[in-house]
Amino acid sequence: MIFLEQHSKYRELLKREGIKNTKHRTAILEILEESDSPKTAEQLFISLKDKTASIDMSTVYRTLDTFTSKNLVVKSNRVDDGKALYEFNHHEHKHHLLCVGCHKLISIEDCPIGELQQILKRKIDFDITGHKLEIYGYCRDCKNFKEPSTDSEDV
Amino acid sequence: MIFLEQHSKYRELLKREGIKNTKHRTAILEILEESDSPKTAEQLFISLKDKTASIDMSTVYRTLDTFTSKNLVVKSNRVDDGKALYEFNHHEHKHHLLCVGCHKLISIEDCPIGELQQILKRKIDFDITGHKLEIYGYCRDCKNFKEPSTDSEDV
DNA sequence: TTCTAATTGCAACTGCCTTGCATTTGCACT
DNA sequence: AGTGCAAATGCAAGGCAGTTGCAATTAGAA
Repeated sequence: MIFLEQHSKYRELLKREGIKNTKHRTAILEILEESDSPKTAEQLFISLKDKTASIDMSTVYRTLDTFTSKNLVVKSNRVDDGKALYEFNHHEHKHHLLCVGCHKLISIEDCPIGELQQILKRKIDFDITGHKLEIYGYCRDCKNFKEPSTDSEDV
Repeated sequence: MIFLEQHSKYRELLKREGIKNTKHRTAILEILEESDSPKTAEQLFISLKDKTASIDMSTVYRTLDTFTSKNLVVKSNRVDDGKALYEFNHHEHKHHLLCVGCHKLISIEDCPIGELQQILKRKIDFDITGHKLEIYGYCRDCKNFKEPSTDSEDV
């Protein structure tokens, strides 16, 4: 029974953090872990309506806040409208490519910050503890449809 | 008269974009250009009250929207609360170091994206048009006071 | 100076998110 | 299994950043 295994996995996760196991919480963890891209609270709300009986938006927000403070979930803000985004914390270091054409989000492991870190340390005595890198552009499917390039400045 | 020179400079900027020259607009451009870090609409609103007679928040937002669409201003979102930030577009490529201790913002010209661009192009056929890189850590003044390092993960 | 479209102030409103409170529920301990 | 209590939830109201409709004002071209 895959479902049972899955749920006992989330149950352990919650127990480890010292918070109670509820159907809403496992449902939210499940949706987020299965999702390959960050979700807004409302997208989660809609998915949850299908999965569990019903849930209130305040519960969604409170649960996501709890998960974020426990580092089970990573919170960020969407670039265009500033809306909050939540994704399962896989504890791996990765960045996203955002396609400007179709808004697809592609995960990559490449990270060029390592070398920069040494340079900054030496040049201006700054100790890096974390960073955020977002890359915009056109994916393979969209690059052929983009308008005649204006000025590929700022790259 | 430095002030006159300054204002005629903004006047030209606005004329070039085909939008009218008003005291609010020059005031906003002036504040943003003189500021070394991005500002929220409300911070601007407060600065503006000192400078010009009075201004409405809706005017602030509308002006900033106009400037953003004309690329005179760059809009982003604050990391912690998602609030909108606006900064003068100096049309130079730079990134910021944000000190986690004192919240100082340090500008750097180092940018490690150039090399990454070739890699991504070759590996997954993705054309970069832009990117955003934020780096967090401790500046020289704060590094001595940071708490005994827990786990310098995610760097 | 005159005319017109752009800009502004005001007030009401939207949407995301939060909070207070009464009710329910998970779960540790018998 | 039953009990007790803190944690979690639903509901409704509220807070706050940002938006919008509209009438009054103003920049700037003719």
